[in-house]
Amino acid sequence: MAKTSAPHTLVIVESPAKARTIEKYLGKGYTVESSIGHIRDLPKSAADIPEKYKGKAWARLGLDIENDFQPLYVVAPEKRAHVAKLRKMASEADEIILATDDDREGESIAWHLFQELRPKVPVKRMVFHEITKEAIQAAIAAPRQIDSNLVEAQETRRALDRLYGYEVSPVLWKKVAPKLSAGRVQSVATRMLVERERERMRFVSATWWDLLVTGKTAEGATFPARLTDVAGQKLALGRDFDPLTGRLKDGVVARLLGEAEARALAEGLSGQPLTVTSAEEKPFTQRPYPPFITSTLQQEGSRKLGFAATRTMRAAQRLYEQGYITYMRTDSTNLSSEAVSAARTQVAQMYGPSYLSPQPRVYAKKSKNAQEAHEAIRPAGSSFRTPDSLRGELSGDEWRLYDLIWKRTVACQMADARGRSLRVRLGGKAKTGEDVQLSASGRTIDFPGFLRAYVEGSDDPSAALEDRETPLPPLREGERVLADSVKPEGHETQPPARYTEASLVQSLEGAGIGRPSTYASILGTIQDRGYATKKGQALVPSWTAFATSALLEHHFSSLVDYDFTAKMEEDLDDIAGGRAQRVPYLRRFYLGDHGEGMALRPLIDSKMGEIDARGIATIVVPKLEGSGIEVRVGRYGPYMERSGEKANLPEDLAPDELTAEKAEEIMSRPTGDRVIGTDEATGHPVVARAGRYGPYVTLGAENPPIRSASLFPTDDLGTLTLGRALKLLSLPRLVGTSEGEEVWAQNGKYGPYLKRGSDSRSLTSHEELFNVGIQEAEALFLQPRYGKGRAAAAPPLRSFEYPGRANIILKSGRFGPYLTDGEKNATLRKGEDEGTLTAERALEILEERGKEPQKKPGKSGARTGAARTGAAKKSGARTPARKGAASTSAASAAPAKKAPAKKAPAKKAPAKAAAKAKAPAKATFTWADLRPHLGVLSDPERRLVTATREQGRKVEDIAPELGLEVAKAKGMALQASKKLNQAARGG
DNA sequence: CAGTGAGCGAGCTTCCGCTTGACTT
Repeated sequence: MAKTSAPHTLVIVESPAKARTIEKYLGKGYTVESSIGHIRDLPKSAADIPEKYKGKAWARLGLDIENDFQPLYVVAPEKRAHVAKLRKMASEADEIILATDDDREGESIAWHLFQELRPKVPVKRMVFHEITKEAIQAAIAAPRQIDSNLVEAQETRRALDRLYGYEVSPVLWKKVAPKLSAGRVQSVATRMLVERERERMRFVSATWWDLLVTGKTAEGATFPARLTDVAGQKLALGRDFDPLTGRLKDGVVARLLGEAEARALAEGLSGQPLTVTSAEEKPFTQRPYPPFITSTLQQEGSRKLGFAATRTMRAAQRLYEQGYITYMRTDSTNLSSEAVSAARTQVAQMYGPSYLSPQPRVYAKKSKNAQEAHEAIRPAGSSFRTPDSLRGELSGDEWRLYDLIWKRTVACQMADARGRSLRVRLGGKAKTGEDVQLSASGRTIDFPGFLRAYVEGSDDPSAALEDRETPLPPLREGERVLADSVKPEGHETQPPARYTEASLVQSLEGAGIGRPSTYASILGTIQDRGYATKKGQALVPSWTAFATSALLEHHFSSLVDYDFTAKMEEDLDDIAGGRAQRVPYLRRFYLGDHGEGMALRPLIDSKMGEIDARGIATIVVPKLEGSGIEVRVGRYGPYMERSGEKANLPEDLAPDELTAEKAEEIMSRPTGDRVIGTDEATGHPVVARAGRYGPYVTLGAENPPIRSASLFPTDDLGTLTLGRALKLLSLPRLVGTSEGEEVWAQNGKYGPYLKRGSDSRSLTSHEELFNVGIQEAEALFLQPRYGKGRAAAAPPLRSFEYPGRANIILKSGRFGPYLTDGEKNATLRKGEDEGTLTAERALEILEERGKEPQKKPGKSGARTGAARTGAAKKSGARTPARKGAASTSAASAAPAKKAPAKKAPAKKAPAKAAAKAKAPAKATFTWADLRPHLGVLSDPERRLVTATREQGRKVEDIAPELGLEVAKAKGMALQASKKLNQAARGG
């Protein structure tokens, strides 16, 4: 620690760009470094959990529930190098100042830094809200200590989010679909989208008509006016209709104009004189909008520039890093005095002193739960660069965003806009005799004030239209004008608009949900999880979002309350203020306390059994009520079902577009099936179809078909002939009988194979299904099961050699590439590329997380992989010998085979072990074993089986006796055989 | 969700909030 140089102080802030700026202000004796956000967090997944805690039940959560929810903090691997650097810098400093943001998260970062760096020199905490020389020097002069209550509040927030997310998500995996997620923020955001879509789905539109009249004064000036009353009755407008019925709302007394009436009235009013019955002029003023915060920047970026939230933030980040704007993740509309004076100077220069607001404007806190650690988003510095002066310096997106920020900032110190609004009523009489009233309104801007610099964009075009200046000619009461032209106009009521990125962020912010740093990523999360897709600007919730939201609303309603976060924030404020404690709060939330609190864990435990997955997957669509059609989310996406008939829902069909007619159309849509002919023997159609498992043909057009068969790889769905289809449908084929068992040739999901009892052998080609004879089949059954096939199928991808150590080889498995040295195996993870893997890295991976393969039940003791491999080979080699011996003597074959098979499960006395023990369960049973289980079969099944097994008859011969088609009887025989084997296995 | 037999190394998915590069294509 002994240093020859002058004493110096290490200041740590959160952002590198901020560090650079501050260093300039602090000068000699100070080094400023950044933490780059949080440096530690709860472990994200198993890979982050230290070995020491791996076995703990609570490690997955990172919170030791039984020990006061003690958090387990880890430095993420990608942060380790940086933390090491900070630690080194800390050891070389004489003093450390933790200058992270002045909010809950910032306080926590300071505390984590303190914990992780373990400094041996004095440590101070300082805060500032604007990056100006004065503010920073003032902050340096007034240091404080870390506020442990505030840190506790952050830890509570963190723990609650973890418990919510990591406990509720698995409920969704089980009840809806894997990889889904739930969370305090995203689940409410999703719910908002779903509820809006539900309104749209229930919406019934209505049509109404009115008249647009062009009035003409004596001087020849024209102006637009709209019909408001007919024969003393108010005209019905869009807002008078009930969105659920499309009819006028209860209690509304209004005249509803139909098209014919509107046209007749237009005709009758055309050219008629009108009298101004009233003309009212009112002055108005409009104040400028507050300067940008993250949410409003994203909203205006979207409305005015058409940027998605991420695009706005990317451009803002670059502007910030290059020193053009202040920090872009903020919830404060506050401007430093430096900024206010810079803006005012610029207004005076560019627009003249009359455009300046008389007093500097101060904007109040805008949103719920704002933490106000930073300034508003504004051009940086004590004199703003004008957008024009930066044209050559900034890229397109950056310049346009800077321009927007500059205008908004400057505008906020400008004078109010002033103007007059004029509202005129007119009366008249149609030629047909009805009295009518009309109204016209106008808006005149007398002094634009801030509007010279900035007009806020709008999500609603009709509102924007209203905002536009619409001057009216000066009209006085009693004045006569002419209905110069009269145009009937039809209108349709519109369902509530879908959320856009911007409006969703606005709503979330309004409810105090989410933070400036997360708005953009929330949008990403709900899209990544498949809860929403973008259709133009609109966010359209998916059917999965409906299912997820329904589950949460019905079973965890308080978790998706719009007020949940607001309530949490109140509680966190209490903790930050020392009025409440973290542990009791978390206990109530997670475990419950004598019937009080959320009690999440017990709730989940009781709900797991209660929640009906099928019910949750069935989505209520009001417009399909009574149609018998149900919408359901299945493993392969959303589909409709009506009495067994199914149809996929097209991917691009938004939920609100699914009307009864549309549903019927999709249900009756040809599924791409092609009828290729009729089976003469049965009279049923033969249909070629494309299925989930690939192309196949069916006998019968209905669902499910009578029979079906996959096409061979050499077949083509488009050119398949009837003869070929029927040939495929003739499978499975009975090859003959061997060892008292039928041998069937069958096409399965692993390809063509032969089956004898519960034994099977793969065939090398599909055509063999039709050709293979009983001798060849028997020869195949003499071969070991997978002997040559497997040895050839698994060549190592790569091999790494090490002196004094077994080789490690890279193999391809069904879970992807993995490493093995015969002892341990380790699957490659994301980012570990099989091509670029080095020998060192391979060794590292295997030693770090290699696992011994799980012991198979029924195998004794812990054997090494190498030993087991050897044993397997040996037993593989032995099998044909044994079978060969058996085949020479049919009588002795059965017991020889049966003995090991039956003994194994018998040894495993506990029911659990037996149920898990797959290997012995696959044993071959003799007819004597199976016979006692005939009771599990239906009558025809039993007759089929006994006739084939005991009388050696063929299925083809028995089928007519049972009144069955041969193919169906074959299927039934197979099915029966399966049932019997299962019964014998299960005991 | 629609027909289907076996055997091979399991292990992970997920939250919210702070913050940037380091990667590859």
